[in-house]
Amino acid sequence: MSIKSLQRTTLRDQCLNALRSAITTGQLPPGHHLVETDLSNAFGVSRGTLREAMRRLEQEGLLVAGARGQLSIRYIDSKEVLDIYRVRTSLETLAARLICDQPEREAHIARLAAQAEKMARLEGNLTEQIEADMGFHRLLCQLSGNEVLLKTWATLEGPIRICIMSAGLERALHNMAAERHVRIIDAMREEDGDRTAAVLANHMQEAALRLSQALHQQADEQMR
Amino acid sequence: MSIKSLQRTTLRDQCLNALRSAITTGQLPPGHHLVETDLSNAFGVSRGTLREAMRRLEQEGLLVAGARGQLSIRYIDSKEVLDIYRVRTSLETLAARLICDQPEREAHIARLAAQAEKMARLEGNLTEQIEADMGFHRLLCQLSGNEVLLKTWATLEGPIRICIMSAGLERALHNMAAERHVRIIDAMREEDGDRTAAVLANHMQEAALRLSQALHQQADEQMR
DNA sequence: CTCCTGTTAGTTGTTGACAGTTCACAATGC
DNA sequence: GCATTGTGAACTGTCAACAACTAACAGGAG
Repeated sequence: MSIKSLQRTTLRDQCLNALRSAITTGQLPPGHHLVETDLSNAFGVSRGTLREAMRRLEQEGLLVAGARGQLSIRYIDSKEVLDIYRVRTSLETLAARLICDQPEREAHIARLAAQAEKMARLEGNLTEQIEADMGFHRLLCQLSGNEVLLKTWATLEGPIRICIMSAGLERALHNMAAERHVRIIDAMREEDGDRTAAVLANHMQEAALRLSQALHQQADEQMR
Repeated sequence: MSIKSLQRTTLRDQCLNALRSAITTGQLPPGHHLVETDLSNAFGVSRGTLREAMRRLEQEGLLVAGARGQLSIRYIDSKEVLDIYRVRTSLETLAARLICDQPEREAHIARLAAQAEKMARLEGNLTEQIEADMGFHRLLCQLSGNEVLLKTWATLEGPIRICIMSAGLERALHNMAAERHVRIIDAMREEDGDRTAAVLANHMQEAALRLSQALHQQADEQMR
């Protein structure tokens, strides 16, 4: 017998996920104006239900409220990318240090290595590769054993995905060569927290610069 | 003439603020069950309006959803306090470093010093002193110039306040002696990022341990 | 032509009501 | 007595409708 307690999913959560993925995949571009009535019709739910989902996305930093409460999709500029990545770096280096201090160190590093391999195997598939990259960094935070850290990192995930989308997937992909991640893992194996932090910080800064530059160029082109 | 554009405040935001302060001041204790219908009656607003405010508090980490979506006030245990403070330390040390790298360094440090003085003047007034302490640390993040950092720190503020409330104000107060903050400022003046980070981390860890211990004792007493 | 004023369509804020689910407790059959 | 089955109260999920506000446009007075 295999009668499992079946999952109950609220319409609110479905809206939330649908909207979130629509935004993070670029279906709905930054700056786009979201009209409650239109969206609720499109989803086939009431406005109240949709509103609760939108409030959440607002707090996640995917939406911003303009004048009179009108929500639109967040636009992230080159300065903010740098800000985001500084905070992100701080969190992930903490995670790496915490992992190094644990008794299950080896096992955790192995799991990270597995994820890095998976990334290498996906070479060529853009969206899946990005997914795997985010997965790697999320796993890093997860394995730290500090749930608050993971949750905090997650609040950055939305904006980061918008960055990647805005900058263009090809450009973002340069940051995700599996080889780069192997270097991080190697550093962790050496049990040297400071060096690991340095490698990770370096990795992050390069990524941030590349993304920031891409957004900057776009802004310039926009001007003309 | 002094006709200023008058502020428009939605009922949702009023609910939000009222509820948040009710929780962070301990009027509503951790574990307490929030019933939508009761609360909406108490505030004199409809459930829909209230729900949007509650969803937000949920994401801020002040409320948790139990079975069947029932929201109750978050209970924070001694382990989580340590987790929170590790992340908090990471963010605040980053802030301190960023401030030290800025050209307006001196001016910013002066503002921090002013806030620390204010704290010293409030000696004796429990709640205001806590407010001043939170203000000091928020200012630190603010002056970093990294808005993402500030916003991220803010997501920890709610849970931190619950900790302080749960552990008891007197106990928390030990962490807030103005003299301790002066030491941080002195380190910043020396323009030594690493030393500043160390002092700050030290300050945080002591605070975390004290709070964690208090919560731990309470849990023990509960058992009996 | 310009300025001002209704007027209307579009959008969010807010509400009250209905439906579905769960828990506690009484009633029933063995 | 004990397990099982109604039964009702308590809550949350969801919805449709109303109210308030805004911006844009059309039309008339000067």
